[in-house]
Amino acid sequence: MKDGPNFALIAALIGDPARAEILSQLMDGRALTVGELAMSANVGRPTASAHLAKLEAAGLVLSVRQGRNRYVRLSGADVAHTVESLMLLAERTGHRRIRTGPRDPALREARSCYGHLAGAKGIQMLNSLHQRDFILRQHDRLHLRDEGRSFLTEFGISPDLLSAEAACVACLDWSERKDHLAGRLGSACLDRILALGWARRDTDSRAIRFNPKGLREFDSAFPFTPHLSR
Amino acid sequence: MKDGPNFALIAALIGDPARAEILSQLMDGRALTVGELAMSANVGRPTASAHLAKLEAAGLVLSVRQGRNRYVRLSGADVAHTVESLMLLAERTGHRRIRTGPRDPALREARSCYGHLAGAKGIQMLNSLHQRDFILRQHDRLHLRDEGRSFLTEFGISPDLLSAEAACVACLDWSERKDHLAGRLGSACLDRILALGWARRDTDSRAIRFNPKGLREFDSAFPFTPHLSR
DNA sequence: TGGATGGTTCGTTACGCACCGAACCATGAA
DNA sequence: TTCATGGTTCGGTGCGTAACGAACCATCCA
Repeated sequence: MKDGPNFALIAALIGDPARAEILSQLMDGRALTVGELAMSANVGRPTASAHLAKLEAAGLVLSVRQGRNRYVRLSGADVAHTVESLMLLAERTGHRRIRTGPRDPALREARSCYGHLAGAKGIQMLNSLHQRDFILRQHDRLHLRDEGRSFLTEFGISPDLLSAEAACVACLDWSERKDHLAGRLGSACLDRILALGWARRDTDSRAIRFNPKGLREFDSAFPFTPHLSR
Repeated sequence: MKDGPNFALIAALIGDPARAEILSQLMDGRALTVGELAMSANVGRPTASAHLAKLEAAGLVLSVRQGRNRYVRLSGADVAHTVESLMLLAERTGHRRIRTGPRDPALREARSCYGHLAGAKGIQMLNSLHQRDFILRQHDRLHLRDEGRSFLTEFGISPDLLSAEAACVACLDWSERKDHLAGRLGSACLDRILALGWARRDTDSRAIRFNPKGLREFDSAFPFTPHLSR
């Protein structure tokens, strides 16, 4: 009964509402300051400071001090994956928030998850690459084929990012319950989409907002016809 | 800040030591009674009863009353997956139990996870099937090829289990950080292994203990040579 | 019909911990 | 040097909740 890692400690850390909100804010992989996190979690700075000390002691976040600011970020993608997994479970068991605000649909449509594109648009992207055999799922890893490599180079991704196998990873989505493209390649794709001006980050949420023109461009660059998939 | 599912509630439920131990006991997918769970969580029956009421209200477990017993089981494989994800994270951040008992190595070698085989042996099984091209990873799903179908029929799996696509799923392992075979097919394989007498369930843990003869048979049925994998 | 066992309900206790305000320590700007 | 800002430390308060024992209900057995 006392075997294995004591995940209860980790779960209890995530389980506090303020800390959960902090982690939620950090999900897109960027580093935020203590004050910003205190603000979005609706707690005072001392409280946020204490929370962050616990999260850092447990290894869930890292922080660097720069001048008088302290920038905090997640310690790795696995933290984001675990939180997404919890969101998936909460979604399935019907534990939605009371105030399902206007940002919620936007989050389901497109959001950033530790640097890469998640939500319906993220799934569309991976599906599209997969349907054209640009990418193969091989055992526990995605495998980028030569055709996909040239396609993504054409799209504007730096070729040196396309060589590393480890860059290409899948990540399960809480809102859609399907995989989307993660890893360094996924991050590069999102960066490219933002650089092309197809979309912009929401100011205070993880949502990625496409503009009409960008949406058309995206759909033509990453088309997907569901009935052809198996 | 109030968007998405409130995963904090779920995490807080998992975060209590007694409930975590209860979930841990249920991870293999079987149904246990309230008294058994109280015993292994080291709490009184009233306490366990209260915990289970909360877990059931939240949708993490289901229960059926049979006579004067109440049998409790996980509500789905996603609960087991989330817990495994938390274990993976706890393992990475170095949060091991103090008393890393003798059962721990056995759990890493082979254990049951919601009915299917996990641990090193579970990974070996999926790797072996994959290396012989019996199974393909295709987008977010495993795909069983005809050669694999006939092989598994030969192995003793009922053919009607081999037709359904949904039966074939991958599951990430906390101890090995690789995928193993899950889903209905994974459960059928474990059942077959137990039926063949190759191994038996540990009486009071999730460990699956192979006997020497069964181990040899397993290794010859599911061989895997790591250097050939890509 | 009696006793035993599995579960639940209730009242109580006690511990943990999230939170705040105030004071304090840095860093950067005027 | 002086002021402002970001962050931390320290006491103290209060709420939430896990835990137990005792009593109660239901089921199975003898």
